[in-house]
This record gives sequence, structure tokens and C-alpha cells, in this order.
Amino acid sequence: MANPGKAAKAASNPEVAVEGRKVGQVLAAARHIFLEEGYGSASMDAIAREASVSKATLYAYYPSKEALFAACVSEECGKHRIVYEAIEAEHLPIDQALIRVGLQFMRFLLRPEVLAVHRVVVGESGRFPELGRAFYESGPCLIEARTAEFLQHVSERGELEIPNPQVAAELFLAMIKGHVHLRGTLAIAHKLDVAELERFITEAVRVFIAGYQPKS
Amino acid sequence: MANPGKAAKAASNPEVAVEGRKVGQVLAAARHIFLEEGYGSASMDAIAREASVSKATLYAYYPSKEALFAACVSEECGKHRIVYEAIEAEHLPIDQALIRVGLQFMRFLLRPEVLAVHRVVVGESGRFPELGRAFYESGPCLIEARTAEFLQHVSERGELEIPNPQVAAELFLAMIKGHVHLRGTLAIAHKLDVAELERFITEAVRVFIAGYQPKS
DNA sequence: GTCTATAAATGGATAGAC
DNA sequence: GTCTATCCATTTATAGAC
Repeated sequence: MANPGKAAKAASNPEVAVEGRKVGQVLAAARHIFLEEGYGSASMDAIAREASVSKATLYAYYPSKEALFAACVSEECGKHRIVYEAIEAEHLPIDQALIRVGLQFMRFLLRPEVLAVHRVVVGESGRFPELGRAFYESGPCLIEARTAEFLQHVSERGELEIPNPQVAAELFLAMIKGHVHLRGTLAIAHKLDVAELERFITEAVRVFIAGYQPKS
Repeated sequence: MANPGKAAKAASNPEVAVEGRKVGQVLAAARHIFLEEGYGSASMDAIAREASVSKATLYAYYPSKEALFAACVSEECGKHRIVYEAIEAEHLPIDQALIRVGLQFMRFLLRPEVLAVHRVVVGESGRFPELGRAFYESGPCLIEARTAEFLQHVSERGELEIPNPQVAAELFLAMIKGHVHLRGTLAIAHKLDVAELERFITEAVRVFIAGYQPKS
């Protein structure tokens, strides 16, 4: 498995820690340019310039602009897997726990890089269908699954009565997003009032809990 | 106001009924190309070709590609105003009324042209900030306002108890959208099971009503 | 693998005839 | 207003030297 011949190849570069040196620069530059300009407006020249390599080197790694785009955005989607860490709110009362999950969720969604990926993927998913699916499965779908697990535990402990945790998770996450996330993706400068967001999330949690209150 | 000189100018063309003949062709073609290719990948050549005019004519109407794009997408956003007609469900019991509103909402959102506009606007809103705002205000914002009005009436009749109809409308519409709309924008071919959508909406309505049940 | 140089096509935008 | 023809910068992609 280990390759003795070219052992100390990575980790000598301050850039992203992808295998190889230049390929890391290329991917980082591509990421930056594509997320900033979108697929159509981005140019391989700009990427090569920012990566400090020649265009020929780009094409040595990736056979086409499309391939580079797909590789680079797919990788970005994959990262989302890592970010949404396990919910550490199991010990709290249910309303406090859900509020915490909601805030954590929104803090993640509203990160500028996450919004940028969202924009590019939505914008290009008509032309890159696989991309839409990859994004969906490594992002929203995964987060929903984890939230469903959490809700299942909540239901098993009898704190709420949730016959279908999958559907409940979808409703919960959708409520939390509300229009705040949409405004984020639309780049509407809207001095995000954290206190107001918290009030909104609190109301969402209240409605959710009312909907899944145990009957006993 | 009326212009006797060039009276019978419009309405002689099978294309879209915008003022003038060629300008209508241009806008229709631009709409089509931009929505299909996105801003960056679309070309003025392609638009001119599809509109059956020369590029010079394009530039006679609009000074730049950006201007044509903005004009054409803004116009498309404006159309959304019209589509979401007044809610005609006031006479139904509240749960049935809300289910109906939800279905109507989703039928609108999932129309291919509406999804296409959504994709383009989200994709380009990073570079065209005014576009994001125009879309938001003529689409989601307006629909939310109308839904809030409806909920206010419901609350005034005592069917539900809704202290803040604005927030409630946001929660309601967000739940209805769930992940179905996201999958639509991501162009994920997902044989839309209408029966399942109806079940989902029914559950969303159930949770919503539980959250705003009058206390009496 | 990596570069310089360039091919070959297309991009947005315009000049000038009618 | 509309067209043909064209300018010139930029595009994706490649050939060939090192």
C-alpha cells in the first residue's frame, strides 16, 4: 500500500494538503475561481495564473475544463461531510437541544464558502446533473439522515413521539432554514441579526415540538 | 398616449407579445438561451441566431450582454407576481385549505421554467446582486406576504391562534418546500410521486396546525 | 512533468452601408 | 432600424522543447 519510492511527496506545501504539490495549487485555484466566477465565466487562463502553473500543466492533470470543474466542486461537496459534526446536545432538554442543533445548522449553512458552493452547484446543475446529485447526497441528504437519527433517539426516550423521523427531520430542517438561507444564497446583504435568528429558530422549535408532542 | 403613426405594430407576430416585433424575438431568445446555458456560458451569437436577427440589432436594443441579461431575467421575475393567484381556499376547513395552498405552491415552484429561473438567479446572484434582490422581492417575499395575509384572516376567525403571521407564513412555506424543491433546483431526476408529496404536505400541515392551535 | 508558444475557434462589441 | 463584415481580445486546447 505505502509507496516507498515517492514517500515524502506531500505535506511540504503551505497550500491545501492534496497529494502532490502542483495539483494542490491547481485544485485550490480552480476552487477559488470557479466559486467566484461560476463555470461559464471562469477561464482556464485565470486558474493557471492563480495556480502559478502553465495551462499545459492544467491539461496534464485534467483533460478538460469540465473535468476540472467536476473534480474540484465534487471535492468541495465531499468536505461538507466532515463539517457537520455529531450533535452534542443529547443531554439538554429537548427544546434547548433543538435550538442548539438549529443554530449549529445555520451557522454552517451561512458560511460564505458553503453559500458559494451552493450557488455554483445550483447554477450549473442543469448542465452537470451528476453534480447536483453529488451535492445533494453529500450535503442536505446526509444532514437530514443524521438529524433523523437524533430524532429517533429523542422519540425512543419518549421526549417526543415521532412515527417517521425522516419526514420529521425534513420538516425541522426546512423550518430552520426559512428564508434566511435563501437570502444568503441570493447574496442579499441583510445584516444578519443573530438575536432575531435565534427568536425565529425558537419559534420553529416550538411549532415542531407541538407537532410531535407525546399523546400521553 | 396612443401613437397613430405606428398603430398596428404589435400583435402580428406568433412570438411573445412584447412591444415591437424584433425586440420580442430578442427577449424570447435571450430568455431561452440564458435560462438554458446560464450567463457565462451563453453567447450573444447564439441569442442573435435564435432570434433570427443580427448581433448589431441586439446591441441596438441593449448596450451590453449584462444589460440584456438583467432585463430579460428581471422581466421573468416580474411574471411570477401574476402566477400565484389569490388563495381561493377560504371556505374550506383549515387543514384542507392549507393542504390546498401547499399543493398550489409546489405546483408553481416545480414548473420547469420557474426552476430554471431559480437556478440562473441563484447561480449569478453573486455577480449580479440587484438580481438576487429583485427575484427575492418579486417571488418568495411576495408569496410569503400573501400567505401571511391569509393566515391573519384565519387567525382573526379564530380557527388558529397566530400572533405573528409573517413568521408563521415563513415556517409554513418552508416546511411545504422541504427537500422536494431543492431536488428540483438541483435537477435531480426523481420521479415526483404526487401521492407522496401530498402525504408530506399533509404531515407539514398537521405539524403547523398543532403549533398554532388556539388555547381555548 | 513542466514550460513557451501557438493554433483554431469564439467571445463581446462596432463601423458603415442601406 | 437592420444588416454584413469585421476588429480585437480572449477562449479552450495542443505541439514541441527541455
